[in-house]
Amino acid sequence: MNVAGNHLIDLLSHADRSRLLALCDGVQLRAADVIGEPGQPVSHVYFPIDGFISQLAIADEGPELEVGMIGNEGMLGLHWALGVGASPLRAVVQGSGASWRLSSAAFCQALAASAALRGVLLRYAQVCLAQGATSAICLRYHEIGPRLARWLLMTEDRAGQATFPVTQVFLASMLGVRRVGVTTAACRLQKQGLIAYRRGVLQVLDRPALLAASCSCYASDQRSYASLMV
Amino acid sequence: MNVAGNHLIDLLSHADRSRLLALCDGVQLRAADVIGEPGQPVSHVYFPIDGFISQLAIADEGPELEVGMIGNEGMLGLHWALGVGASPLRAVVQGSGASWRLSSAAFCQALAASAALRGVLLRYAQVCLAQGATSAICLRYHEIGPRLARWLLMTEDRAGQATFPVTQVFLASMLGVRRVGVTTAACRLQKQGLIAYRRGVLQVLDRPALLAASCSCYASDQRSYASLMV
DNA sequence: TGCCGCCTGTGCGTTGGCGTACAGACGCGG
DNA sequence: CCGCGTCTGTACGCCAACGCACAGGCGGCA
Repeated sequence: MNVAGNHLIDLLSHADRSRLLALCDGVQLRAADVIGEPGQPVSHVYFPIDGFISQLAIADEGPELEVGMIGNEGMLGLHWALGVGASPLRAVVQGSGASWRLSSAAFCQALAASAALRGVLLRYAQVCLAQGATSAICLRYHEIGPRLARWLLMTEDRAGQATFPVTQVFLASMLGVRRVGVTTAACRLQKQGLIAYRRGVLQVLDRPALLAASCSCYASDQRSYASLMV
Repeated sequence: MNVAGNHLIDLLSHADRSRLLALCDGVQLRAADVIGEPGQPVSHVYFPIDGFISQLAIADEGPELEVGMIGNEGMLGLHWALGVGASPLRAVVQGSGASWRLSSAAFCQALAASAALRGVLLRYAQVCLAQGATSAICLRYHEIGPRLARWLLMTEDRAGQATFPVTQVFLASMLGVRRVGVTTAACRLQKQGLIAYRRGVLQVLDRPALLAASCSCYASDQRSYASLMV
């Protein structure tokens, strides 16, 4: 088992990694599955490989807002590493694919056994904090177009492919805007040849241009991850 | 030393608390002092008592936005507890007052020595993550009036008194809005008799009504803190 | 083949907040 | 007691995004 496919796990030494993976099951995430509800204790933690997960905050029992995306660069269930049994966020599978999974009990056991694992995950917690701050800036100051571009880049990274299923309603709820706002922004990107889409399938055509069209938050997130996660 | 005046420290057992306080200096925070710049390694961590601190995210070298407020319920320098030497945020003293302070080296030593301290601070990290999500919702969905009310309540809590110095320009930069927007919202609150202010000094007159005027985020933050920090 | 549901595009009127600019008012320091 | 800097209030035009509503089109399913 030379690499696990999840970057957090792959940061561990061979020995630590083997011990952790021995506790893991390989599971398949299916898009739209809800694998965590706010405040409810979760039974498993996930280290995605192919699949990826959205973390959503819920406003006054009404609209949702994506506050985190978890692919093979992260994990779901970090709160256990902080000694807490539940998260205030909803977790929804956004891209189908493989993931490592282990029970929270096994995870806590692994944490207790490996200082390296604790170290990696605490640094990851700092990354999440930093990304929270970035998101705040983005929500407050950036317009829909650049935010959409950023979201597409983040999704492409985690999906590992330039084509992925996504509808405008869905995008709207992730970004916390009207569907019509997404339509307008997406139309523009399509006209400029940066993306192409039809009926729930979107394709990134010109990634460099999309990067230029995105707000600085994408690069900012990349930098903070790169600097903290070795 | 029965109580330290900082809630995080006071959650520790008598022995742990004494050992930590032995490493601390009591210092005086002075309003408007900048005690941390993004990315720059910080030499000390702070556990405020009377004083309190704003954490600001910076957008594209331009406008700022408050993403955290640290009073006697929290600490500045949490990133050290996550094994990281710097934070992406600017830290500015917002309310003058006393604070415990210790060098990062001493802090790391204390962390290594006390599992209880680690436990408390990791739970506090989870609180910060949760508050980040709350802030996101607030920024996206809530209007200036309720956000201002929330901010005033949070400040009153940390200042420990109903009257505190604050100007509208300052408020504007904290909330990430125009000064004029603050004027409008503040006028309304004043006319309703919830607050009174003149030339840089603001007073909360009717806290219950202010609570009713604030967005749900205030209560939400309170709840998450209360549930995690015992 | 025809229906129906979902996805996308467009067109209203409305609005909260923006950027800018200026005038009054308070209060500190000389 | 005067002057100036700072803080507060108000006004104007503007725009991104909102809420709502409807039309067209693709595609699965019977």
